[in-house]
Amino acid sequence: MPPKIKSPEDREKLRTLILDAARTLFVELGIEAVSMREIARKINYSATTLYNHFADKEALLQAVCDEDFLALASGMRDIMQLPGLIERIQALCIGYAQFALSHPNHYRLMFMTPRAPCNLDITKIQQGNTEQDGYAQLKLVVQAAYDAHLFKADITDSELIAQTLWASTHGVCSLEIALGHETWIHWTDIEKRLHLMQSAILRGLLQHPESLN
Amino acid sequence: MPPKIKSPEDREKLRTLILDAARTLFVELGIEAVSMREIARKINYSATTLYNHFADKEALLQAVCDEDFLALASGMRDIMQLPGLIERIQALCIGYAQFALSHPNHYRLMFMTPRAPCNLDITKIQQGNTEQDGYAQLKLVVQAAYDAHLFKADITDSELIAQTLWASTHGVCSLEIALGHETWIHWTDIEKRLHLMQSAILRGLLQHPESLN
DNA sequence: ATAAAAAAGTTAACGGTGTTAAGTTAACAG
DNA sequence: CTGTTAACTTAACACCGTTAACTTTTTTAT
Repeated sequence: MPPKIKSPEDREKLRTLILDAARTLFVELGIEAVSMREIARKINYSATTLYNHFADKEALLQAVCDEDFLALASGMRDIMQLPGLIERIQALCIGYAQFALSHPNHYRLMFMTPRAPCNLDITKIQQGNTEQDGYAQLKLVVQAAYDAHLFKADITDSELIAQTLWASTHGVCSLEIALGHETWIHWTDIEKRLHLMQSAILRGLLQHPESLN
Repeated sequence: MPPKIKSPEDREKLRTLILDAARTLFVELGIEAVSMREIARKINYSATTLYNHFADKEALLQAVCDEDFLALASGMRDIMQLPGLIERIQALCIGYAQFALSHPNHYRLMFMTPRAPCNLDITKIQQGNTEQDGYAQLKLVVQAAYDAHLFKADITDSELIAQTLWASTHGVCSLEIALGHETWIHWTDIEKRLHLMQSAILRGLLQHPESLN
């Protein structure tokens, strides 16, 4: 005895009910546990109902991730209030890493999985919008530091610098997520790996690395 | 009219026939195109035949990757013959990156996908064996450089250094594989990204970075 | 030589997946 | 009171990995 015409609020309520059920499975059991039928079972609806709210599984997962990535971007916006430029860069990397390691499944879906040429169509995050896009914020502060001649003189592309900083933190995090549980590698402490990566990369990029704390 | 008892050579022949079909699909169409049925169709056998040669899909893909990773390790063994320690480290990173970018699907399966605690049970590569394990070779040369006091004095863990070097190259490669086709990021040239990463990380780690070419 | 065993394949099936088509029921609009 | 439409369901399609049961051939043992 299902049908009951719903107010827009009710509709929104069901949407977030689906979203939350999907997130729970996603976070707890990993992406392989997220099936449309499983999500539906969890909230006592049929699987096809999910398709009234999301085009397909991809769109649903994207929506889950979008929500949490907005939280990341928001955290970064706070970090951008810090006084020092280098301080800001360091804090951005640390915040980014904390997010990655505490949301490994999200991170994997967003940054470790090749996707169809453009799922911009799907995501609702406005890329390049500083308010919503973490990379845009990194680019901003790197550009400021570049303009202040904080980087070595022979490095002449601030976008390249930003991407290198990103890749360095991403390297540590993604390796930890993918292989951190492998026992044949005698992993050192993840904190130490993050710290050495950050200090090394900044020492290698900055004109005056001795100014690092 | 199928059954024909086969000599061990014949059996081996079919095994590599399966392996090659799997590799072709894997490399060309990506991992999602590799289904047991699809592989079987390609070589005109039934899907169940594959299970006479491989325990399951995971084992088959692992076998495909193992073969190619032995080639990588072999290339690294050649690089280890280079005279200079730093030269060797640089060449290892470059060779590693070339492999990753020319075998993105292999790379993704091996280094970008979390796995059950230990698929050592599956892989036939002997981890830690310098002959077969690329990471072991990196560790070796890093240890040698460490013993020669080539790294900054405040860095006191050579395993940590090796893992940082690995993560730095992995960061550039995995980001390129996962997001290199995204258009909302204004990617700089991949060669430049690799080069800046390597020079920056070495400048940050080495005691005498000015000695870099 | 004949019977039993093993090998190398096959088809059919199980339980799962994402997704769509068609049907059902309830609320609203005229 | 009759459409229409929204919300939801069941049934189905075409796939998937994997296993069980079966067939046919070859080898081995008596």
